[in-house]
Amino acid sequence: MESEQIITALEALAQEHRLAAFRALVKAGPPGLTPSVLSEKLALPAPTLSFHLAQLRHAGLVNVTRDGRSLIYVANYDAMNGVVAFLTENCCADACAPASCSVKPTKVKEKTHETPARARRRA
Amino acid sequence: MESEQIITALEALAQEHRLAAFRALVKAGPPGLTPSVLSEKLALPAPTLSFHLAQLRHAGLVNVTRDGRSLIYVANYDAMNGVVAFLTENCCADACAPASCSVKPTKVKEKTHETPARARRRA
DNA sequence: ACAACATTTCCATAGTTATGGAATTATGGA
DNA sequence: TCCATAATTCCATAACTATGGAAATGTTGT
Repeated sequence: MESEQIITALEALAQEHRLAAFRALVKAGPPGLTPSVLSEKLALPAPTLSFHLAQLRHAGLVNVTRDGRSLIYVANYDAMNGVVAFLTENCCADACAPASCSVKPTKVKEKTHETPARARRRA
Repeated sequence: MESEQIITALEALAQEHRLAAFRALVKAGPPGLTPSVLSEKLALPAPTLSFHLAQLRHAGLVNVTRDGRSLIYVANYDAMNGVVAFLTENCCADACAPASCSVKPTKVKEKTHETPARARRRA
């Protein structure tokens, strides 16, 4: 996944109402939700919600289909997992093994940062 | 983790230079990196970098210590994992089991969305 | 004390984002 | 066709964010 796409996705999620909408869709699963349902759930005026859903759509985080007069928004789990994968990339590799990390380290170095200034202070 | 903190973290990561800086720090591991090194790596003027590092700091995504004249920025892996956990929360539960999902579903419903309009169309 | 270095803060400017009422488009039922 | 419903687009406004030169702050070695 390109880092430009990742930024678009992060921008989309970095907003109160969009994060709430996305989470509601993740929770709703494959059946998805309509804008009117979301509008009520999140207490947002239709145009405002529409604006935010468009951002999530452009970021590829949600997909839309029509069902009669209603549109149905569904979370795109693959996109979400792409973002998560990008953020955890290079984490928990040789250099890093925090307790909370869910990915297993391949090897842990016990190396401490030793700068000239620190060495001098030690001496 | 509070959703307000999550939004602050996502805002911090949703910017080209900050995402690049954060990833460089994740890759660098516990030894961390100084602003001057980052400034060169990312080709950013010092004040601009400083501005972005401050945002990452306020978002709790990085920690700083001083070593002589230099500051040392280190990625906060716990914070990053908190963001990841928040995003994947409620995912891959009963209602959802995408192929790409890394978390095992507890149970998979084979339920399709059946709206009035769809039912009518089918009939 | 002073010079040199590392980094930050200050600040004006340019650009971007969020908001919601009014108008518009699309769909389905009578 | 005409009406009601679902959702979007339009648009002006207010608020926020990024940028980088100049100045200020803190730190070390002489």
